Amino acid sequence: MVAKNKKLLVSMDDVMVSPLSPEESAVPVQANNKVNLTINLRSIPLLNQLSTDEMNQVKKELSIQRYSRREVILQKEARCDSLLLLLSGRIQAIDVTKEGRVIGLSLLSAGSFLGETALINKSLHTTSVVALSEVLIAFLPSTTALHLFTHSPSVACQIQHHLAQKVQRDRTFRALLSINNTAKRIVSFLEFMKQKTPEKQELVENLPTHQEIANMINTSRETVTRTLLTLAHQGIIRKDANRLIIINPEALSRLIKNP
Amino acid sequence: MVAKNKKLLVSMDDVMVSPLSPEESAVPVQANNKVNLTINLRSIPLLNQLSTDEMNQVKKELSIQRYSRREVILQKEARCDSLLLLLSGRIQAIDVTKEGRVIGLSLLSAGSFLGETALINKSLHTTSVVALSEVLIAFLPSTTALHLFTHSPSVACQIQHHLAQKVQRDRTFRALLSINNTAKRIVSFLEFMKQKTPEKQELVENLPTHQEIANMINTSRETVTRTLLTLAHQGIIRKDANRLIIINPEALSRLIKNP
DNA sequence: TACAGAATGTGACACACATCACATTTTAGT
DNA sequence: ACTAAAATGTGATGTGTGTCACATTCTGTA
Repeated sequence: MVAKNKKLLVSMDDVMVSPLSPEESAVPVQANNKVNLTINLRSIPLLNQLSTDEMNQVKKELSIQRYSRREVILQKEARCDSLLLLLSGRIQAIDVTKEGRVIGLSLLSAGSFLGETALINKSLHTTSVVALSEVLIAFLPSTTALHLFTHSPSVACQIQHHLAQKVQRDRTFRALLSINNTAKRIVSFLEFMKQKTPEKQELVENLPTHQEIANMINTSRETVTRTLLTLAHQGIIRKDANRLIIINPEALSRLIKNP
Repeated sequence: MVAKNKKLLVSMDDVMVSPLSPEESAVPVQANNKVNLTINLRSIPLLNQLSTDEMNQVKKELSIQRYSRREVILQKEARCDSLLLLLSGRIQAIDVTKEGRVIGLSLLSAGSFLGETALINKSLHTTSVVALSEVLIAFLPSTTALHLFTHSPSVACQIQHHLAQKVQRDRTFRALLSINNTAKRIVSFLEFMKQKTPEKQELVENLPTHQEIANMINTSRETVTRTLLTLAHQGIIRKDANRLIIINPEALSRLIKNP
Protein backbone atom coordinates (compact mmCIF):
# COMPACT_ATOMS: atom_id res chain seq x y z
CA MET A 1 0.00 0.00 0.00
CA VAL A 2 2.97 2.30 0.46
CA ALA A 3 3.81 2.10 -3.23
CA LYS A 4 0.23 3.02 -4.06
CA ASN A 5 0.40 6.05 -1.81
CA LYS A 6 3.28 7.44 -3.76
CA LYS A 7 1.48 7.30 -7.08
CA LEU A 8 -1.62 8.92 -5.67
CA LEU A 9 0.20 11.72 -3.93
CA VAL A 10 2.10 12.73 -7.03
CA SER A 11 -1.08 13.26 -8.96
CA MET A 12 -2.62 15.33 -6.20
CA ASP A 13 0.50 17.45 -6.10
CA ASP A 14 -0.37 18.79 -9.53
CA VAL A 15 -3.52 20.26 -8.11
CA MET A 16 -1.55 22.23 -5.57
CA VAL A 17 0.28 24.31 -8.17
CA SER A 18 -2.70 24.66 -10.42
CA PRO A 19 -3.71 28.25 -11.25
CA LEU A 20 -7.28 27.11 -10.71
CA SER A 21 -6.77 26.96 -6.97
CA PRO A 22 -7.30 30.37 -5.44
CA GLU A 23 -5.92 30.19 -1.97
CA GLU A 24 -9.28 30.65 -0.31
CA SER A 25 -10.31 27.20 -1.49
CA ALA A 26 -7.06 25.36 -1.01
CA VAL A 27 -6.79 22.87 1.81
CA PRO A 28 -3.45 21.38 2.73
CA VAL A 29 -3.55 17.71 3.56
CA GLN A 30 -1.00 15.80 5.57
CA ALA A 31 -1.59 12.50 3.83
CA ASN A 32 1.30 10.56 5.32
CA ASN A 33 4.63 11.66 6.67
CA LYS A 34 6.16 12.13 3.25
CA VAL A 35 4.26 14.51 1.04
CA ASN A 36 1.87 17.38 1.53
CA LEU A 37 -0.93 17.60 -0.97
CA THR A 38 -3.45 20.28 -1.59
CA ILE A 39 -7.08 19.82 -2.42
CA ASN A 40 -8.83 22.49 -4.39
CA LEU A 41 -12.28 22.71 -2.92
CA ARG A 42 -13.58 24.39 -6.04
CA SER A 43 -12.85 21.16 -7.89
CA ILE A 44 -15.48 19.37 -5.80
CA PRO A 45 -18.69 19.75 -7.80
CA LEU A 46 -20.91 20.10 -4.77
CA LEU A 47 -18.92 23.04 -3.43
CA ASN A 48 -17.83 24.87 -6.53
CA GLN A 49 -20.42 27.60 -6.40
CA LEU A 50 -20.22 28.48 -2.75
CA SER A 51 -19.76 32.08 -1.70
CA THR A 52 -16.38 33.04 -0.25
CA ASP A 53 -17.85 33.14 3.24
CA GLU A 54 -19.37 29.70 2.89
CA MET A 55 -16.15 28.37 1.44
CA ASN A 56 -14.14 29.67 4.36
CA GLN A 57 -16.54 28.07 6.79
CA VAL A 58 -16.33 24.77 4.97
CA LYS A 59 -12.54 24.96 4.75
CA LYS A 60 -12.32 25.43 8.47
CA GLU A 61 -14.42 22.42 9.27
CA LEU A 62 -13.36 19.99 6.60
CA SER A 63 -11.15 17.12 7.62
CA ILE A 64 -9.61 14.63 5.27
CA GLN A 65 -8.89 10.99 5.75
CA ARG A 66 -7.27 8.23 3.75
CA TYR A 67 -8.48 4.63 3.51
CA SER A 68 -6.86 1.67 1.83
CA ARG A 69 -8.53 -1.04 -0.24
CA ARG A 70 -11.13 -3.07 1.61
CA GLU A 71 -11.24 -0.73 4.55
CA VAL A 72 -14.70 0.06 5.94
CA ILE A 73 -15.54 3.74 5.59
CA LEU A 74 -19.08 3.72 6.92
CA GLN A 75 -20.75 1.11 9.06
CA LYS A 76 -24.41 0.32 8.61
CA GLU A 77 -26.53 1.45 11.59
CA ALA A 78 -23.81 3.88 12.67
CA ARG A 79 -24.61 7.43 13.77
CA CYS A 80 -24.36 9.93 10.98
CA ASP A 81 -22.34 13.00 11.90
CA SER A 82 -20.84 14.11 8.61
CA LEU A 83 -21.34 14.36 4.91
CA LEU A 84 -18.58 12.47 3.12
CA LEU A 85 -17.07 13.73 -0.12
CA LEU A 86 -15.11 11.27 -2.20
CA LEU A 87 -12.00 13.05 -3.47
CA SER A 88 -10.27 10.17 -5.20
CA GLY A 89 -10.53 6.41 -5.64
CA ARG A 90 -13.51 4.11 -5.87
CA ILE A 91 -15.87 2.92 -3.17
CA GLN A 92 -18.95 0.76 -2.94
CA ALA A 93 -22.03 0.75 -0.76
CA ILE A 94 -22.78 -2.75 0.49
CA ASP A 95 -25.24 -4.56 2.68
CA VAL A 96 -25.10 -8.01 4.22
CA THR A 97 -27.92 -10.57 4.36
CA LYS A 98 -28.82 -12.46 7.52
CA GLU A 99 -27.05 -15.47 6.01
CA GLY A 100 -23.88 -13.43 5.65
CA ARG A 101 -23.92 -12.99 1.89
CA VAL A 102 -22.70 -9.60 0.68
CA ILE A 103 -25.02 -7.49 -1.45
CA GLY A 104 -23.21 -5.07 -3.71
CA LEU A 105 -24.97 -1.74 -4.07
CA SER A 106 -23.87 1.42 -5.86
CA LEU A 107 -20.34 1.99 -7.06
CA LEU A 108 -19.07 5.53 -6.58
CA SER A 109 -16.05 7.37 -7.86
CA ALA A 110 -14.38 10.73 -7.28
CA GLY A 111 -16.75 13.67 -7.05
CA SER A 112 -19.63 11.79 -5.49
CA PHE A 113 -20.69 12.14 -1.93
CA LEU A 114 -22.18 9.75 0.57
CA GLY A 115 -24.06 9.70 3.81
CA GLU A 116 -26.42 12.33 2.44
CA THR A 117 -29.60 10.30 2.87
CA ALA A 118 -28.92 9.54 6.52
CA LEU A 119 -28.09 13.20 7.00
CA ILE A 120 -31.31 14.44 5.41
CA ASN A 121 -33.50 11.87 7.11
CA LYS A 122 -31.66 12.32 10.39
CA SER A 123 -31.42 8.56 10.52
CA LEU A 124 -28.65 6.05 11.02
CA HIS A 125 -26.70 4.92 7.99
CA THR A 126 -28.66 2.29 6.10
CA THR A 127 -25.70 0.77 4.28
CA SER A 128 -22.03 0.16 4.88
CA VAL A 129 -19.45 1.60 2.55
CA VAL A 130 -16.07 0.06 1.74
CA ALA A 131 -13.08 1.26 -0.27
CA LEU A 132 -12.50 -0.59 -3.52
CA SER A 133 -9.15 1.13 -3.95
CA GLU A 134 -7.02 3.60 -2.06
CA VAL A 135 -9.29 6.59 -1.41
CA LEU A 136 -9.25 10.09 0.00
CA ILE A 137 -12.39 11.29 1.72
CA ALA A 138 -13.34 14.70 3.06
CA PHE A 139 -15.64 14.90 6.08
CA LEU A 140 -17.98 17.86 6.45
CA PRO A 141 -19.74 17.99 9.85
CA SER A 142 -23.47 17.47 9.58
CA THR A 143 -24.64 20.81 10.92
CA THR A 144 -22.66 22.71 8.31
CA ALA A 145 -23.67 20.26 5.59
CA LEU A 146 -27.35 20.48 6.43
CA HIS A 147 -27.14 24.23 6.57
CA LEU A 148 -25.72 24.28 3.06
CA PHE A 149 -28.41 21.88 1.85
CA THR A 150 -31.15 24.28 2.83
CA HIS A 151 -29.45 27.67 2.51
CA SER A 152 -27.19 27.44 -0.50
CA PRO A 153 -29.37 27.38 -3.62
CA SER A 154 -26.63 25.77 -5.71
CA VAL A 155 -26.08 23.02 -3.18
CA ALA A 156 -29.81 22.46 -2.71
CA CYS A 157 -30.27 22.14 -6.42
CA GLN A 158 -27.35 19.74 -6.79
CA ILE A 159 -28.58 17.60 -3.95
CA GLN A 160 -32.01 17.33 -5.54
CA HIS A 161 -30.45 16.38 -8.84
CA HIS A 162 -28.19 13.90 -7.20
CA LEU A 163 -31.00 12.23 -5.28
CA ALA A 164 -33.37 12.19 -8.24
CA GLN A 165 -30.68 10.65 -10.41
CA LYS A 166 -29.97 8.07 -7.75
CA VAL A 167 -33.63 7.12 -7.62
CA GLN A 168 -33.79 6.72 -11.38
CA ARG A 169 -30.57 4.75 -11.51
CA ASP A 170 -31.72 2.46 -8.72
CA ARG A 171 -34.98 1.89 -10.59
CA THR A 172 -33.15 0.93 -13.77
CA PHE A 173 -31.02 -1.47 -11.81
CA ARG A 174 -34.10 -2.84 -10.09
CA ALA A 175 -35.50 -3.70 -13.50
CA LEU A 176 -32.23 -5.40 -14.38
CA LEU A 177 -32.44 -7.51 -11.23
CA SER A 178 -35.78 -8.93 -12.17
CA ILE A 179 -34.51 -10.57 -15.33
CA ASN A 180 -34.84 -14.20 -14.36
CA ASN A 181 -32.32 -15.58 -16.82
CA THR A 182 -28.92 -15.22 -15.19
CA ALA A 183 -26.92 -14.95 -18.41
CA LYS A 184 -29.16 -12.14 -19.66
CA ARG A 185 -28.82 -10.44 -16.32
CA ILE A 186 -25.06 -10.48 -16.61
CA VAL A 187 -25.20 -9.15 -20.17
CA SER A 188 -27.59 -6.40 -19.09
CA PHE A 189 -25.19 -5.53 -16.32
CA LEU A 190 -22.43 -5.03 -18.89
CA GLU A 191 -24.76 -2.76 -20.88
CA PHE A 192 -25.52 -0.88 -17.69
CA MET A 193 -21.84 -0.35 -16.90
CA LYS A 194 -20.46 0.33 -20.35
CA GLN A 195 -19.23 3.69 -21.58
CA LYS A 196 -18.24 4.88 -25.02
CA THR A 197 -14.75 6.19 -25.73
CA PRO A 198 -14.35 9.18 -28.08
CA GLU A 199 -13.47 6.61 -30.76
CA LYS A 200 -16.86 4.96 -30.19
CA GLN A 201 -15.26 1.92 -28.68
CA GLU A 202 -17.61 0.50 -26.04
CA LEU A 203 -16.01 -0.72 -22.85
CA VAL A 204 -16.39 -1.18 -19.13
CA GLU A 205 -13.67 0.57 -17.16
CA ASN A 206 -12.64 -0.74 -13.76
CA LEU A 207 -14.45 -4.00 -14.21
CA PRO A 208 -15.29 -5.34 -10.74
CA THR A 209 -14.15 -8.85 -9.88
CA HIS A 210 -16.45 -11.72 -10.77
CA GLN A 211 -17.32 -12.02 -7.10
CA GLU A 212 -18.25 -8.35 -6.88
CA ILE A 213 -20.38 -8.59 -10.02
CA ALA A 214 -22.10 -11.66 -8.61
CA ASN A 215 -22.86 -9.79 -5.38
CA MET A 216 -24.45 -6.95 -7.30
CA ILE A 217 -26.71 -8.96 -9.56
CA ASN A 218 -27.78 -11.80 -7.30
CA THR A 219 -25.90 -14.68 -8.77
CA SER A 220 -22.86 -16.81 -7.99
CA ARG A 221 -19.25 -16.07 -8.85
CA GLU A 222 -19.00 -19.28 -10.88
CA THR A 223 -21.90 -18.34 -13.11
CA VAL A 224 -20.34 -14.93 -13.82
CA THR A 225 -17.06 -16.62 -14.75
CA ARG A 226 -18.76 -19.09 -17.06
CA THR A 227 -20.95 -16.51 -18.80
CA LEU A 228 -18.09 -14.05 -19.34
CA LEU A 229 -15.96 -16.86 -20.76
CA THR A 230 -18.69 -17.89 -23.17
CA LEU A 231 -19.01 -14.31 -24.37
CA ALA A 232 -15.25 -14.11 -24.85
CA HIS A 233 -15.20 -17.38 -26.83
CA GLN A 234 -17.96 -16.01 -29.03
CA GLY A 235 -15.72 -13.03 -29.74
CA ILE A 236 -18.23 -10.59 -28.26
CA ILE A 237 -16.06 -9.27 -25.43
CA ARG A 238 -12.38 -9.17 -24.52
CA LYS A 239 -10.62 -8.66 -21.22
CA ASP A 240 -7.80 -6.15 -21.05
CA ALA A 241 -6.03 -5.16 -17.85
CA ASN A 242 -8.90 -4.28 -15.52
CA ARG A 243 -11.28 -3.22 -18.21
CA LEU A 244 -13.54 -5.15 -20.50
CA ILE A 245 -13.83 -4.27 -24.17
CA ILE A 246 -17.07 -4.92 -25.96
CA ILE A 247 -16.03 -6.00 -29.44
CA ASN A 248 -19.48 -6.66 -30.81
CA PRO A 249 -22.09 -4.44 -29.12
CA GLU A 250 -24.87 -5.50 -31.49
CA ALA A 251 -24.40 -9.18 -30.69
CA LEU A 252 -24.45 -8.27 -27.00
CA SER A 253 -27.78 -6.46 -27.13
CA ARG A 254 -29.22 -9.20 -29.32
CA LEU A 255 -28.46 -11.64 -26.50
CA ILE A 256 -30.73 -9.69 -24.16
CA LYS A 257 -33.70 -9.68 -26.49
CA ASN A 258 -33.58 -13.14 -28.07
CA PRO A 259 -34.01 -16.44 -26.24
CA MET B 1 -58.84 0.76 -21.90
CA VAL B 2 -62.02 1.13 -19.84
CA ALA B 3 -63.98 4.32 -19.13
CA LYS B 4 -61.40 6.69 -20.56
CA ASN B 5 -60.22 9.94 -19.12
CA LYS B 6 -63.24 11.72 -17.91
CA LYS B 7 -61.23 14.87 -17.86
CA LEU B 8 -62.12 16.97 -14.88
CA LEU B 9 -60.69 20.35 -15.56
CA VAL B 10 -61.87 22.62 -12.86
CA SER B 11 -63.15 26.11 -13.30
CA MET B 12 -61.13 27.85 -10.67
CA ASP B 13 -63.23 30.96 -10.33
CA ASP B 14 -66.05 29.37 -8.36
CA VAL B 15 -64.30 28.64 -5.12
CA MET B 16 -66.20 26.68 -2.54
CA VAL B 17 -65.76 27.50 1.09
CA SER B 18 -65.73 24.77 3.64
CA PRO B 19 -65.04 25.45 7.34
CA LEU B 20 -61.84 23.37 7.15
CA SER B 21 -60.75 25.04 3.96
CA PRO B 22 -59.73 28.66 4.20
CA GLU B 23 -60.94 30.01 0.93
CA GLU B 24 -57.54 30.82 -0.45
CA SER B 25 -56.66 27.15 -0.56
CA ALA B 26 -59.94 25.57 -1.58
CA VAL B 27 -60.36 24.08 -5.02
CA PRO B 28 -63.74 22.85 -6.20
CA VAL B 29 -63.74 19.63 -8.14
CA GLN B 30 -66.42 18.41 -10.49
CA ALA B 31 -65.67 14.76 -9.83
CA ASN B 32 -68.40 13.31 -11.97
CA ASN B 33 -71.70 14.85 -12.95
CA LYS B 34 -73.24 14.10 -9.58
CA VAL B 35 -71.21 15.38 -6.69
CA ASN B 36 -69.11 18.46 -6.14
CA LEU B 37 -66.20 17.97 -3.86
CA THR B 38 -63.74 20.47 -2.60
CA ILE B 39 -60.07 19.82 -2.24
CA ASN B 40 -58.28 21.73 0.44
CA LEU B 41 -54.85 22.43 -0.92
CA ARG B 42 -53.51 22.92 2.59
CA SER B 43 -54.27 19.27 3.23
CA ILE B 44 -51.65 18.28 0.68
CA PRO B 45 -48.44 17.95 2.68
CA LEU B 46 -46.21 19.30 -0.05
CA LEU B 47 -48.18 22.52 -0.31
CA ASN B 48 -49.27 23.16 3.23
CA GLN B 49 -46.65 25.77 4.05
CA LEU B 50 -46.86 27.86 0.91
CA SER B 51 -47.28 31.62 1.14
CA THR B 52 -50.64 33.05 0.11
CA ASP B 53 -49.17 34.29 -3.15
CA GLU B 54 -47.69 30.93 -3.98
CA MET B 55 -50.91 29.22 -3.07
CA ASN B 56 -52.91 31.43 -5.38
CA GLN B 57 -50.51 30.75 -8.21
CA VAL B 58 -50.75 27.01 -7.60
CA LYS B 59 -54.53 27.17 -7.37
CA LYS B 60 -54.72 28.89 -10.71
CA GLU B 61 -52.64 26.27 -12.48
CA LEU B 62 -53.76 23.08 -10.79
CA SER B 63 -55.97 20.74 -12.73
CA ILE B 64 -57.52 17.59 -11.40
CA GLN B 65 -58.24 14.31 -13.06
CA ARG B 66 -59.86 11.04 -12.13
CA TYR B 67 -58.66 7.58 -13.13
CA SER B 68 -60.28 4.23 -12.58
CA ARG B 69 -58.64 0.98 -11.55
CA ARG B 70 -56.00 -0.30 -13.97
CA GLU B 71 -55.89 2.90 -15.94
CA VAL B 72 -52.44 4.11 -16.96
CA ILE B 73 -51.60 7.44 -15.36
CA LEU B 74 -48.05 7.88 -16.61
CA GLN B 75 -46.40 6.15 -19.53
CA LYS B 76 -42.72 5.26 -19.37
CA GLU B 77 -40.62 7.33 -21.79
CA ALA B 78 -43.33 9.99 -21.97
CA ARG B 79 -42.53 13.68 -21.79
CA CYS B 80 -42.79 15.09 -18.31
CA ASP B 81 -44.79 18.30 -18.12
CA SER B 82 -46.31 18.22 -14.65
CA LEU B 83 -45.78 17.21 -11.10
CA LEU B 84 -48.57 14.81 -10.05
CA LEU B 85 -50.07 14.89 -6.59
CA LEU B 86 -52.04 11.87 -5.48
CA LEU B 87 -55.14 13.11 -3.70
CA SER B 88 -56.89 9.81 -3.07
CA GLY B 89 -56.65 6.14 -3.93
CA ARG B 90 -53.64 3.89 -4.47
CA ILE B 91 -51.29 3.69 -7.41
CA GLN B 92 -48.21 1.72 -8.36
CA ALA B 93 -45.12 2.45 -10.42
CA ILE B 94 -44.36 -0.40 -12.78
CA ASP B 95 -41.91 -1.37 -15.46
CA VAL B 96 -42.06 -4.09 -18.08
CA THR B 97 -39.25 -6.45 -19.08
CA LYS B 98 -38.35 -7.16 -22.69
CA GLU B 99 -40.12 -10.50 -22.29
CA GLY B 100 -43.29 -8.70 -21.27
CA ARG B 101 -43.25 -9.56 -17.59
CA VAL B 102 -44.46 -6.80 -15.30
CA ILE B 103 -42.15 -5.54 -12.58
CA GLY B 104 -43.96 -4.03 -9.64
CA LEU B 105 -42.19 -1.03 -8.15
CA SER B 106 -43.27 1.34 -5.39
CA LEU B 107 -46.83 1.47 -4.07
CA LEU B 108 -48.06 4.97 -3.33
CA SER B 109 -51.10 6.27 -1.49
CA ALA B 110 -52.75 9.63 -0.90
CA GLY B 111 -50.39 12.47 -0.10
CA SER B 112 -47.50 11.21 -2.21
CA PHE B 113 -46.45 12.79 -5.44
CA LEU B 114 -44.97 11.37 -8.60
CA GLY B 115 -43.09 12.43 -11.66
CA GLU B 116 -40.74 14.42 -9.48
CA THR B 117 -37.54 12.68 -10.56
CA ALA B 118 -38.21 13.21 -14.26
CA LEU B 119 -39.04 16.81 -13.45
CA ILE B 120 -35.83 17.43 -11.53
CA ASN B 121 -33.63 15.59 -14.01
CA LYS B 122 -35.46 17.13 -16.93
CA SER B 123 -35.71 13.64 -18.35
CA LEU B 124 -38.48 11.47 -19.66
CA HIS B 125 -40.45 9.37 -17.20
CA THR B 126 -38.50 6.25 -16.32
CA THR B 127 -41.45 4.20 -15.14
CA SER B 128 -45.11 3.83 -15.92
CA VAL B 129 -47.70 4.39 -13.23
CA VAL B 130 -51.07 2.67 -13.01
CA ALA B 131 -54.07 3.13 -10.72
CA LEU B 132 -54.68 0.26 -8.29
CA SER B 133 -58.02 1.75 -7.33
CA GLU B 134 -60.14 4.72 -8.26
CA VAL B 135 -57.87 7.76 -7.84
CA LEU B 136 -57.89 11.53 -7.95
CA ILE B 137 -54.75 13.24 -9.15
CA ALA B 138 -53.79 16.90 -9.25
CA PHE B 139 -51.50 18.11 -12.02
CA LEU B 140 -49.16 21.01 -11.35
CA PRO B 141 -47.39 22.28 -14.50
CA SER B 142 -43.65 21.70 -14.43
CA THR B 143 -42.47 25.30 -14.54
CA THR B 144 -44.45 26.19 -11.44
CA ALA B 145 -43.45 22.97 -9.73
CA LEU B 146 -39.75 23.44 -10.44
CA HIS B 147 -39.97 27.04 -9.30
CA LEU B 148 -41.38 25.88 -5.97
CA PHE B 149 -38.70 23.20 -5.65
CA THR B 150 -35.95 25.78 -5.77
CA HIS B 151 -37.62 28.87 -4.31
CA SER B 152 -39.89 27.63 -1.56
CA PRO B 153 -37.73 26.51 1.36
CA SER B 154 -40.48 24.31 2.78
CA VAL B 155 -41.04 22.56 -0.53
CA ALA B 156 -37.30 22.19 -1.18
CA CYS B 157 -36.84 20.62 2.21
CA GLN B 158 -39.77 18.25 1.74
CA ILE B 159 -38.53 17.20 -1.66
CA GLN B 160 -35.12 16.41 -0.26
CA HIS B 161 -36.68 14.38 2.52
CA HIS B 162 -38.95 12.62 0.14
CA LEU B 163 -36.13 11.69 -2.22
CA ALA B 164 -33.77 10.66 0.52
CA GLN B 165 -36.46 8.47 2.04
CA LYS B 166 -37.18 6.94 -1.32
CA VAL B 167 -33.51 6.09 -1.78
CA GLN B 168 -33.36 4.44 1.63
CA ARG B 169 -36.59 2.54 1.07
CA ASP B 170 -35.44 1.33 -2.34
CA ARG B 171 -32.18 0.17 -0.78
CA THR B 172 -34.02 -1.83 1.88
CA PHE B 173 -36.14 -3.41 -0.78
CA ARG B 174 -33.07 -4.12 -2.87
CA ALA B 175 -31.68 -6.10 0.06
CA LEU B 176 -34.96 -8.00 0.30
CA LEU B 177 -34.75 -8.92 -3.37
CA SER B 178 -31.41 -10.57 -2.95
CA ILE B 179 -32.72 -13.19 -0.56
CA ASN B 180 -32.38 -16.28 -2.69
CA ASN B 181 -34.91 -18.40 -0.86
CA THR B 182 -38.32 -17.53 -2.28
CA ALA B 183 -40.33 -18.34 0.83
CA LYS B 184 -38.07 -16.14 2.96
CA ARG B 185 -38.40 -13.39 0.40
CA ILE B 186 -42.16 -13.51 0.67
CA VAL B 187 -42.02 -13.46 4.45
CA SER B 188 -39.61 -10.53 4.37
CA PHE B 189 -42.01 -8.75 2.07
CA LEU B 190 -44.75 -9.14 4.66
CA GLU B 191 -42.43 -7.70 7.30
CA PHE B 192 -41.65 -4.85 4.93
CA MET B 193 -45.32 -4.05 4.37
CA LYS B 194 -46.70 -4.60 7.84
CA GLN B 195 -47.91 -1.82 10.12
CA LYS B 196 -48.87 -1.85 13.78
CA THR B 197 -52.33 -0.84 14.90
CA PRO B 198 -52.73 1.18 18.11
CA GLU B 199 -53.64 -2.14 19.75
CA LYS B 200 -50.25 -3.50 18.67
CA GLN B 201 -51.88 -5.86 16.22
CA GLU B 202 -49.55 -6.31 13.26
CA LEU B 203 -51.16 -6.38 9.86
CA VAL B 204 -50.78 -5.57 6.20
CA GLU B 205 -53.50 -3.23 4.93
CA ASN B 206 -54.53 -3.31 1.29
CA LEU B 207 -52.72 -6.54 0.60
CA PRO B 208 -51.88 -6.64 -3.10
CA THR B 209 -53.06 -9.63 -5.11
CA HIS B 210 -50.77 -12.65 -5.26
CA GLN B 211 -49.89 -11.69 -8.79
CA GLU B 212 -48.93 -8.17 -7.75
CA ILE B 213 -46.82 -9.47 -4.88
CA ALA B 214 -45.11 -11.89 -7.25
CA ASN B 215 -44.33 -9.04 -9.66
CA MET B 216 -42.73 -7.05 -6.89
CA ILE B 217 -40.49 -9.71 -5.46
CA ASN B 218 -39.41 -11.63 -8.54
CA THR B 219 -41.32 -14.82 -8.13
CA SER B 220 -44.38 -16.56 -9.56
CA ARG B 221 -47.97 -16.12 -8.51
CA GLU B 222 -48.28 -19.81 -7.69
CA THR B 223 -45.37 -19.70 -5.27
CA VAL B 224 -46.91 -16.74 -3.46
CA THR B 225 -50.21 -18.61 -3.17
CA ARG B 226 -48.55 -21.73 -1.82
CA THR B 227 -46.34 -19.90 0.67
CA LEU B 228 -49.17 -17.77 2.03
CA LEU B 229 -51.35 -20.86 2.41
CA THR B 230 -48.62 -22.67 4.31
CA LEU B 231 -48.26 -19.71 6.66
CA ALA B 232 -52.02 -19.65 7.19
CA HIS B 233 -52.10 -23.40 7.95
CA GLN B 234 -49.33 -22.88 10.48
CA GLY B 235 -51.53 -20.29 12.14
CA ILE B 236 -49.02 -17.51 11.59
CA ILE B 237 -51.16 -15.31 9.38
CA ARG B 238 -54.85 -14.87 8.55
CA LYS B 239 -56.60 -13.28 5.63
CA ASP B 240 -59.42 -10.84 6.31
CA ALA B 241 -61.17 -8.78 3.61
CA ASN B 242 -58.29 -7.22 1.74
CA ARG B 243 -55.91 -7.14 4.63
CA LEU B 244 -53.65 -9.73 6.14
CA ILE B 245 -53.37 -10.16 9.87
CA ILE B 246 -50.13 -11.39 11.36
CA ILE B 247 -51.18 -13.57 14.26
CA ASN B 248 -47.73 -14.68 15.32
CA PRO B 249 -45.13 -12.04 14.49
CA GLU B 250 -42.35 -13.84 16.35
CA ALA B 251 -42.83 -17.02 14.34
CA LEU B 252 -42.78 -14.93 11.19
CA SER B 253 -39.44 -13.29 11.92
CA ARG B 254 -38.01 -16.63 13.05
CA LEU B 255 -38.77 -17.96 9.58
CA ILE B 256 -36.50 -15.35 8.03
CA LYS B 257 -33.52 -16.13 10.23
CA ASN B 258 -33.63 -19.91 10.57
CA PRO B 259 -33.17 -22.40 7.74
C1' DT C 1 12.47 -13.84 -7.81
C1' DA C 2 9.69 -16.17 -5.01
C1' DC C 3 5.76 -16.67 -2.51
C1' DA C 4 1.12 -16.13 -0.44
C1' DG C 5 -3.40 -14.78 -1.19
C1' DA C 6 -6.74 -13.37 -4.67
C1' DA C 7 -8.95 -14.18 -8.53
C1' DT C 8 -10.42 -17.11 -12.07
C1' DG C 9 -11.52 -21.57 -14.28
C1' DT C 10 -14.09 -26.12 -14.46
C1' DG C 11 -16.78 -30.49 -13.56
C1' DA C 12 -20.53 -32.93 -11.11
C1' DC C 13 -24.77 -32.85 -8.77
C1' DA C 14 -29.15 -31.84 -6.52
C1' DC C 15 -33.18 -29.41 -5.82
C1' DA C 16 -35.91 -25.09 -5.61
C1' DC C 17 -39.16 -23.12 -8.17
C1' DA C 18 -40.90 -21.43 -12.78
C1' DT C 19 -43.97 -23.09 -15.97
C1' DC C 20 -48.05 -25.33 -17.68
C1' DA C 21 -52.56 -26.86 -17.20
C1' DC C 22 -56.64 -26.98 -15.03
C1' DA C 23 -60.15 -26.58 -10.91
C1' DT C 24 -62.40 -23.69 -7.77
C1' DT C 25 -63.67 -19.52 -5.53
C1' DT C 26 -64.30 -14.59 -5.24
C1' DT C 27 -65.24 -10.07 -7.12
C1' DA C 28 -67.37 -6.62 -9.71
C1' DG C 29 -70.38 -4.80 -13.37
C1' DT C 30 -75.01 -4.81 -15.55
C1' DA D 1 -79.18 -11.74 -8.71
C1' DC D 2 -76.52 -13.30 -12.57
C1' DT D 3 -72.68 -13.79 -15.24
C1' DA D 4 -68.08 -12.94 -16.87
C1' DA D 5 -63.72 -11.96 -15.43
C1' DA D 6 -60.33 -11.95 -11.97
C1' DA D 7 -58.20 -14.11 -8.29
C1' DT D 8 -56.85 -18.11 -5.94
C1' DG D 9 -55.80 -23.05 -5.31
C1' DT D 10 -53.25 -27.46 -6.65
C1' DG D 11 -50.65 -31.32 -9.01
C1' DA D 12 -47.03 -32.81 -12.19
C1' DT D 13 -42.74 -31.84 -14.57
C1' DG D 14 -38.23 -30.06 -16.31
C1' DT D 15 -34.34 -27.29 -15.82
C1' DG D 16 -31.41 -23.41 -14.57
C1' DT D 17 -28.16 -22.38 -11.53
C1' DG D 18 -26.38 -22.45 -6.73
C1' DT D 19 -23.23 -25.12 -4.25
C1' DC D 20 -19.16 -27.85 -3.33
C1' DA D 21 -14.70 -29.15 -4.41
C1' DC D 22 -10.68 -28.56 -6.51
C1' DA D 23 -7.22 -26.85 -10.28
C1' DT D 24 -5.01 -23.08 -12.34
C1' DT D 25 -3.54 -18.42 -13.13
C1' DC D 26 -2.79 -13.83 -11.72
C1' DT D 27 -1.13 -10.00 -8.59
C1' DG D 28 1.16 -7.53 -5.35
C1' DT D 29 4.58 -7.54 -1.71
C1' DA D 30 8.72 -9.04 0.83
